[in-house]
Formats: sequence, structure tokens, C-alpha cells
Amino acid sequence: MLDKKYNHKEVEKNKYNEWVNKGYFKGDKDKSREPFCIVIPPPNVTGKLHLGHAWDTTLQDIIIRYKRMCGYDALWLPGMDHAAIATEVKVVKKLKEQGIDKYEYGRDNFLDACWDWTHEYSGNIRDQWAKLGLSLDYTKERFTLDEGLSQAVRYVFVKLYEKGLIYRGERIINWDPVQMTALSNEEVIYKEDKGAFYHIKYYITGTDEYLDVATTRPETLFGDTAVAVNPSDDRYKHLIGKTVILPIVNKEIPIVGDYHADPEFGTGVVKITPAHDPNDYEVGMRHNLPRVVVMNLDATMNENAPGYEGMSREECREKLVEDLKKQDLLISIEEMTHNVGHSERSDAVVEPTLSKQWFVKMRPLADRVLDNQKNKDTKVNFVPERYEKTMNHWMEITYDWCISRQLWWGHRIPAWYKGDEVYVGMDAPDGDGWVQDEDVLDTWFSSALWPFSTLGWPEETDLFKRYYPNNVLVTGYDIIPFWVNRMTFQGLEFTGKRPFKDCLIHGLIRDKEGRKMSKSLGNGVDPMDVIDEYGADSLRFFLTTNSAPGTDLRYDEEKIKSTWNFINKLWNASRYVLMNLEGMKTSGYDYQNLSKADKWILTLKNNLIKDVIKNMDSYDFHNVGNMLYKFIWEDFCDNYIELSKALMNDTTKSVLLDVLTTILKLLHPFMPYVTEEIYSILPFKDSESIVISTYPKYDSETVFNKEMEEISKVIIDLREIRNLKATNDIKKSDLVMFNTKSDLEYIYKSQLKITDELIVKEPLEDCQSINYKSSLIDITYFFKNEVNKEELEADIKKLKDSINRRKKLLSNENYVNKAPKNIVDLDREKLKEEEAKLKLLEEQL
RNA sequence: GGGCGAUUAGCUCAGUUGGUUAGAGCACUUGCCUUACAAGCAAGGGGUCAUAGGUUCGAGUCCUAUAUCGCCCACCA
Repeated sequence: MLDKKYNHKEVEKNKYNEWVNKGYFKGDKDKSREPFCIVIPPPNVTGKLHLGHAWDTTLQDIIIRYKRMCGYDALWLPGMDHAAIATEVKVVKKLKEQGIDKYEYGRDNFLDACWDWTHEYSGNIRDQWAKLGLSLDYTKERFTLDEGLSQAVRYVFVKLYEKGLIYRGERIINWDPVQMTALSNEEVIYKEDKGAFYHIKYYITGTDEYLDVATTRPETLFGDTAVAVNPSDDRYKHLIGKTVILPIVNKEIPIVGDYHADPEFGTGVVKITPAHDPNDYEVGMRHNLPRVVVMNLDATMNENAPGYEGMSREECREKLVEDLKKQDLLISIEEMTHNVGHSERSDAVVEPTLSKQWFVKMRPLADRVLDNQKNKDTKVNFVPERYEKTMNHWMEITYDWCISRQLWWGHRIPAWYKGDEVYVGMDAPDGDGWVQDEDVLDTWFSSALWPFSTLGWPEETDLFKRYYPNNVLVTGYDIIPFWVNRMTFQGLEFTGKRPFKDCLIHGLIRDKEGRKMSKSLGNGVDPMDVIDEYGADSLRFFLTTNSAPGTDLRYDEEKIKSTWNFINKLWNASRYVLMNLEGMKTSGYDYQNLSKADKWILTLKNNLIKDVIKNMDSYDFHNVGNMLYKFIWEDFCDNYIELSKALMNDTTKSVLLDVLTTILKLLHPFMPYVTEEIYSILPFKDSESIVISTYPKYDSETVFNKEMEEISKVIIDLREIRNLKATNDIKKSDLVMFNTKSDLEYIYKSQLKITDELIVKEPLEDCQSINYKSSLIDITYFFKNEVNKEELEADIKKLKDSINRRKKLLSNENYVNKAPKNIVDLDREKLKEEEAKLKLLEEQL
């Protein structure tokens, strides 16, 4: 028998390993079943999982458990991401704490340290997955840097290179001077920083007139190779073709006319530094300007800044401003706040720098995605739909993707150099003197292949043929540009198919105040702490049923508590059922003598199954959660269990067990542990574990609409009668006269606690009475208190208003003719009922 | 500047193709230790659905505008 109280720690102990050991989570066991596949978004091996991971993975677990119970060959493939830069940052830091410098340590030693790190942290992550109860098939676990995936990465690189979709070139890229690597635009976070506009005098050659040039980065002045004005700007257009003297450097540079200069902005004059600004780079291309790099890779000034060489950007800025002042070349310093790019990982201020890097040519790949999204049979179906626009928008504005990183931890670029020769291939070329590119690829380059590389691609493996495209991918909206986009174009390019049919998008977890959870705010919540206190089942149900798809979720401990209470309710209801089942004679369901109450709950159960399936299929788990909550607490516990107490026989017991079993199965994808615990002690069931049991089906044989309506009316009657008793302060001992249809009498008597001693046959004199009458019952209570006249009058007024409203509606010809008939009929019926009720109330007054 | 959202009860949120008098949890009021559960039971109070127009027999839901808030992208020389 179950304990009196639900104990999540006891319940969640020892179940997961058994599930894994028995192979319940293994996919590809039964080829006769229809395949269904999800690949996990691989978490970074940098640390521990946060609430966002818990949410993301629970959603997937719900889907995969549901599909498994529905009879699919369900495969949920786990894995992790080497997370190139993120991991490298952590390992460098760890080594530094031990007094070890990355470069002195050397590439091979450093990579060993990264692998050690990976093994340690991947173990932690697996432990966390287990705590969450995720039904992952560990026999197929992959890692983005394992041999097979590395093969796929090289293959893709080589093929794209051969097609001209990967190239190496000098471009302005985002340079992280702390990590000393290039970054993609997505890895740059813009933040408001305090800065200033420095207005500097650029004297027009041979005159004592100057142009007022404003800049936020004066130290880039050494790289200026022109100043630009707008050719339509009357103030300056006569100067185009002349030159100015670059301050400090005293070099002559041209004044060019270019539409990039905005006459409305600042002074309308802009200095052009082609090697340190993407726009200036474009201007430089148009006007054939030289490109002068003025900084080293660690953002110190180089030999092109004579007199400032070796200084940091910041030192140089300070000294330069001083020097400008001394030479009377500084007009003013205008303080302002502006957006400055920071490295996502190191937080260093990103330096746009001219650099030779590898790029993916995006336009053709992006166009293919946009085309494919127009075909409803082959497109990626976003849920909610609006996120398709996010992907499409990115594909429309796309720019070439910088994929090389000056790191060691990652897929080394399969390019070899010998003098001016370049060789790109799966393996090193023959012959001496070839040196492989030192750099590695952006970590997203390998994760972009995840839906197919994990299945053995580029080999035509059985797994790949069976499970590709994946059925659904689940991730947060913040990952669309990094990952969803890239999987989609790589999938289309290399497999000719979308990587997954559906893409279920969820939001971000926020704290109680609605702020994003972050390390710097210290408002993060560790899912393992929540599990410790409330159990994984509570956490899972809270996470997946408290927001509409695609919207953010506030973490609210009160709601987790309320979920715990819900599970405790389920626990106690199960306890009640099991207690009553003890003396049950049959070994199967006995439906010989179904009462109306039995028929009522069976019908509700069937309707529930139908609605739940519909919403499970459309990923509307919040609806499923609400429907289950209401059915279990209200219909089953508050009503059916109470009714069952008045008529307990083998049929009732069968129905109790049937409904409980259904509830457990419907809840199982959300709450795997507690449902397994209760299921395991049911007297008979269809499988040894609920994990591999069959999902409930709608059964039209046990749908009884007539009885359902009748009992629903009884329940309404009961509430109204209790209400009358409460508002009129009717005591337990007050006498009552009543009349019901005979087979429902026991319900009214038991639920209203009317014993035979309280029943009278004739109206009593000398006391107040109050009557309630419906199509099923006519009941009068006799009592000594005053009738609450005010409340009665208020009820009458309410009723009259409603009757008037309805009469008006029904006299509207347009409404009667145009609205659907069943709705109009319903109104007519309601009207009749209300009029009858009004008559009764008026009699009482 | 471009795009995407949001605005519903004191708080956090649902509300499928327009269709009875808009729902839930928490909080609140009143009464109950009723043998599954007091972390519970019973009954209840609380909303001109941001604002203004429009379409419609009928609008929280569709359209237009406005306001406030949020996110993404671009720009900020």
C-alpha cells in the first residue's frame, strides 16, 4: 500500500537505471514499427545544465515517451558539443590557475587537457540527464568531435570548397583580442558603453582651413587612408579630389565623395579606415584606397602607429588625445553612450580587423532555404509558425559566415599550404613541405550537421536511411540564427532534404521578476536543487505546462509547489483506489453493471483521451496539462471518487482502476517517476513497466452521452443546493423534503448527507423553507433562520438581466437566421430554464 | 531605422477556425479535523480583455490607428 504522503525522493530512487538496463529507451529494436526520431540539441561540455536545458529536454522526453507508447520505434539520440571557444576559454583558465600557459604547453598537451575536461563534464551532464528522467538511447550517443563526426565535417568542408561555397579571403572580421580569434557576427554581443565623440581637425592641404572629423575610436586614425563626404552635400562637395593632412602622422590623404557619408549625421565628414571598419572597407574598395592595419592581434598598436607602438588600444587613445590637444588639433570631446561589440565568451571589446579567414558563401545556400520554405510538403514546419519568419529574415539578410577560429580545440581546417599552393582534402596531401592550417572551425560548423552526422552520414547507413529527416527538433528561439538556420541549409545542401519535419520552439526561462537568468545577476536556479526539493516530476510538469508554445516562462517556486500538491493529490487518489481494490474478485475489468456515475466518468475519460491526443500531436502541452489537472482533481477526485463511495461494487472498482490507469498513462510522459511507481503496484496491467505500456485509445463502446449529461446535471444541482444551504445557514440537522428519479436518489442523499431521519413527507409549518427544483430533483429544506432576502433579490435581478439579454438576442432575426442552429437552440433551451428558475425564486421571496 | 511579439482577475498565465454570462494556479472571504488527501474539502468574491475606430447578427479573438513594454536585426563614422 502507498504511504499516506507522496515522497518524491523515495519515488524517484532506483528507477532510471532499471529503465536503461532493461533497454526501454533503445531505438531501432523493432523494424516493423514506424520510426520516430529526435536528436538532442547537444549541450556544451563546459559545465552543468541549467533550467533552460531542463525545459528543452523535458519537452523532447514528453514527445518521445508519448510516441513510444503510441507504438512508434522511438529513437532519442543523445550527444554533446565540444563547444570550441567556450571550452577553450574554460581550459585556458583552468591551466592558468595551475600556472600553465597555453602556448608554452603546446597544442598536443593542450588538446589532452581539453579531452580530460570533456570526459569529466560529460559525465556530469549524463548524471543530470538521468536525474531528469530523460529516455535517451545511450547506445547511440555521439560527440561533435568524435571520429565519425569529424569525418563528416571534413567531407562537408571539402565539398563546399570544391563547389566554391567555401573560400579563403581577407575581409573585415570581428576580432577577439583576448581569445585572439576571429568571431562570427552572431558571437558578437552589442552592449551600451560609455564613450565619446572626439572631434579632430583634419587640415585641408595648403590652407589653414580644416574639416571637423568626429570619431569614437581615435586610435584608428593611423589607419586612415581618406576622409569621405557625401557628393550631394553642398558644404563639402567642392573639396572632393583635394587632400587633407592626417593629424600626428602628417600624411596627405584624399577627400573622396561617397554616399556612405551621411550629411545628416555628425559633421557630415567621416574618416575612412578600411582595415578597421566594415563600412570603411567597402568605401576603400570603391575608391581603391590602401588598407593599413594598425594593431597587433592582441590589440596593441603596431609599427604603423609610430610613437605609439606596443601601447594597448586604451593607452594609445589616451596618449593620442593628449598629443592632439598639445598640437591644437582637438576640437572637442562629446561624451555619449553607444553600442559596442563584445565577444560573447571573453567579453572583450571586439576589434573589427582586416584578416585572412575562411568563409562560407551564404547567398546560394540561403536562397535554397527560402525556396524550400515555399513548398509546404518539404519545408521545416515551425511551431509556433511565426518563427519561420525569424529564419527567413536571417536568410534574406545573410552575409558570408566566417568559420575559421584561431583556436586549438575543434575540427582543424582540412587545408594544407606549401608556398602559394593550397590543398583542401579529406587527408593530408602526398609530398613534403605541406603545412596544415593552424586554425579550427567554428563549433556551429559541426553542429550544423548534427541531425544527419549523428546517424552515420556521409555513409548511407541503415540508421541514416531510417531516421532522416528527424521528426522534430526542439530548441529555444535564441538558437535559431546560430543553429536551426545552419542545420537547414546544410541539410538541404547535403541530403537534399530538410533536416527535420517540425521545429518546436520554446522561449527563455526568466526569474520571478521577469529578468533573464544569468550568472552576472546571480539569479540562476540549478534544476538539480529543484529536483532535490520537489522532485523531477514536479519540475517537469511545471516547465512544460505553464506557458504557451514559443513564449518565455517565469520560474515561480509557488507554481512548483502547487504542482507537487497536484502529484500528492494523484498519489492519494491512487491510494484510495488501491485500498478499495484489495477485495476485488475479478482479474479483469467488469463492466456488467455500469451505474450512471460509471458511465459519466467513462465518457469524460474518453473525451479526455481524444482531446489529449489532439493536443499532444500539436505540441500544445499546456493544454494537455490543464485538461489532465482538471480531469484528475475535479472530475475524478472531487466528483467520481465521492460518488463511488456511495456505491462500491466490482464494477465500480473496475472503473476506478480503468480511469486511474488511463490517468497514469496520460501523465506518464510528463511525470515518468510517480506514474511508474503507482503503475507498478496496480493489480493488472498491460506491461511490466508504464514506459513500454500502450497509450490510451478513445473507445466509442464506453461513451454514454445521455448518462453523461444527466450526471453533469446532478453535479450542478449539488453545487446549487450546497450554495443555498450555505447562504441560508442551513444546519446539518435541518429537515428536508425531496423527490428525485429513483436511481439517482442515493447520489443526492449521500452527497448532501441526507439521512432517513431528516426526511419528512409533508411540508412543515412554523418555519422558513427554501426550495430548489430542477429536472431531476425537487428539494425543500425547512429551517428556523431568516431567508436572506438581499441575496435572493440579487439573484433575481441577475437572472432577469440574463433573460432579457437572451430574449433580445433571440428576437434578432439576423442572429436567428445566420448563427448556427445548435447555438440558437442552446439559447432557447437556456431561456426556458432561466424562466423556470426565476419563477421559483420569486415564489420564495 | 527594419522585423517579431506582448498588453486579459491583486500576482503569474491560458483562451485553437469569431459563437452561451471570458478560465486556471497562487492570493483573498466564509464554513468544515467528512475514515484517499487540512499540502485537504465545500461554497463564494474579484475582469468596461491597453485605448479609439471599423468589419460582423455576434469581437478577447479579424482589420486600421494610437499608447506602453519586450525581443531580434541593422546603424551609431
